[in-house]
Amino acid sequence: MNKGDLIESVASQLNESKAHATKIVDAVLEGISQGVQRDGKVTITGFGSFERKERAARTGINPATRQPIEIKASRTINFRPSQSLKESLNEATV
Amino acid sequence: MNKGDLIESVASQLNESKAHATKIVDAVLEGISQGVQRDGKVTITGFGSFERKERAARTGINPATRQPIEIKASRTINFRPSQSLKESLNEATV
DNA sequence: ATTCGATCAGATCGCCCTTGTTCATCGACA
DNA sequence: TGTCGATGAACAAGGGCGATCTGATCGAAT
Repeated sequence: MNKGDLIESVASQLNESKAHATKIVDAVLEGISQGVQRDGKVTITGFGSFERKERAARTGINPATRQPIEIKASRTINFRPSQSLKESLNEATV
Repeated sequence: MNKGDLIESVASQLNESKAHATKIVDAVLEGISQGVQRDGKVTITGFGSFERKERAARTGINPATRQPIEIKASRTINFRPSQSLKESLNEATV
């Protein structure tokens, strides 16, 4: 499923045009993105929580050359689905 | 940041009422959730991708009793931020 | 058409994951 | 807006899984 399908789904749910749904999806994603950037964590009850995680530097391996390399610290986004979402996953397609 | 703040952000971006923004956020999250459940993966260009991951069974420990327990296989959702989102993270709050 | 993401390789280290309770906070409803 | 119910976070400890690195290429998506 890609962005277009998500937009179609949203458009169908809200009974809106795809053009507007595009803006909607973009706004929501933008809001989440800004929230993570500013607050460091976005908790959405019943869905899950996005959290900015600082990844410490460590020693890794370059798969191409198989040489040990030092991976410097970076930051990523960790998403943890809420209990409800996990249950939905386990119920569906079991 | 919680759901209410996200709704406010969306309402501000779209210049909509908070009531409608609530429906909007709910619809987008519902769309993503359904997409993950049905397709197993939701890729949103410029934002990231949600992927349903099967977690294998393994041996864990009950922190309360410190006894080894068998954790049965389950499934969770893995979110990988896109390159653009990572760059936004590194630029902000550095 | 161009850009963006996924893929794959091997290996190391990180950190997630469990249980169960309490508590505070958040959301929803009236 | 106020209240009530629901939901998430925290904590503890340890083991094993999986995430992640490069980077070029291919395919898909916009």
